Amino acid sequence: MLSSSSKYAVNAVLYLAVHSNDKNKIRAKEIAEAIKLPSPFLSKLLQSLSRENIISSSKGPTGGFYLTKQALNTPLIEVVNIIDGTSRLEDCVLGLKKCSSEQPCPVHYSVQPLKQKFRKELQENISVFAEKVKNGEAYLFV
Amino acid sequence: MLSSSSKYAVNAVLYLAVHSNDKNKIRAKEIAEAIKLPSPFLSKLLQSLSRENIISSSKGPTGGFYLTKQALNTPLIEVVNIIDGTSRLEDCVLGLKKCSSEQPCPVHYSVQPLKQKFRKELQENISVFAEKVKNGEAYLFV
DNA sequence: TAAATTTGGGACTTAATTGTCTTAATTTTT
DNA sequence: AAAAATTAAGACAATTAAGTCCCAAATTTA
Repeated sequence: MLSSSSKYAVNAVLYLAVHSNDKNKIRAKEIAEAIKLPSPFLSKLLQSLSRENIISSSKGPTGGFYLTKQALNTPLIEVVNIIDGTSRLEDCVLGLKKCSSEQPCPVHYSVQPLKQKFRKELQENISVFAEKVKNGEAYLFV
Repeated sequence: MLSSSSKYAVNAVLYLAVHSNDKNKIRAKEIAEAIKLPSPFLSKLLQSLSRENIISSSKGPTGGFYLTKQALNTPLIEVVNIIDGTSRLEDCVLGLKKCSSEQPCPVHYSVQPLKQKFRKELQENISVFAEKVKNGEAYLFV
């Protein structure tokens, strides 16, 4: 459904949403330890997100990654789109090039609505999911 | 969602469901050409399915792969389970080891019901999907 | 200004998936 | 019985995804 990379990225972004702000930046290493991930690999992912302005960063001591208030209003799915691209969630489940309602694959009508709902659920802003973690309704690790 | 391998396998099985029976076996090469797939690779997939008795095969001239009437009543998801295993469709979307309703990940309640529905849709028998192709309601290629 | 710390970028390595090839076993036809 | 056709099995190759490493650039602190 999602690649390992974008799973990591979503976790890391939600961690930042919960724990960081422009006054409180967090180093890649700290995030990696918190969500139990190889730190150099996570760094690459965070850099990709930073390059695309999903998250912010600053260098040097006291530097790190963080989310601005406005970044909290980004749909979570954008994280996935940047790391995985969109085709993974949009292409035909059976891999047919021209699957559509005009020329559906055999599972199209069973599955296509579910895929669409899935994307719609991830359209919710980062803040919505982060709130659940803050409330103790949801967890980021273990 | 599904690996390329299991997409191929599902396509091939549905092709067999539509075109084969115990009197009319189909060679791997013919299936590969029909659904536009590398034939040696498809052979491996068909062999895996045959070993697990999802499809039938016989060797020699006039040999090939086929589906018995009773095999048509197999849930389509079994094809996926054999090629991909079950974890791909069951594990937490964010990759958390212990994600559950007691300890949900932030997207659990948004996404878990959709995954369950997805599996349920694929529980339909092979014959159900094959009928759609026979009726011209669905297509297996291009 | 120099040292320390952190992100940025790219080359490199490793692992998993996808795809190919060769040979053996089985069955049919002649 | 021999030849031809097909699946079965497993080793091998290529591609993609995952993960590591090194050095440069920027920033802070002393």
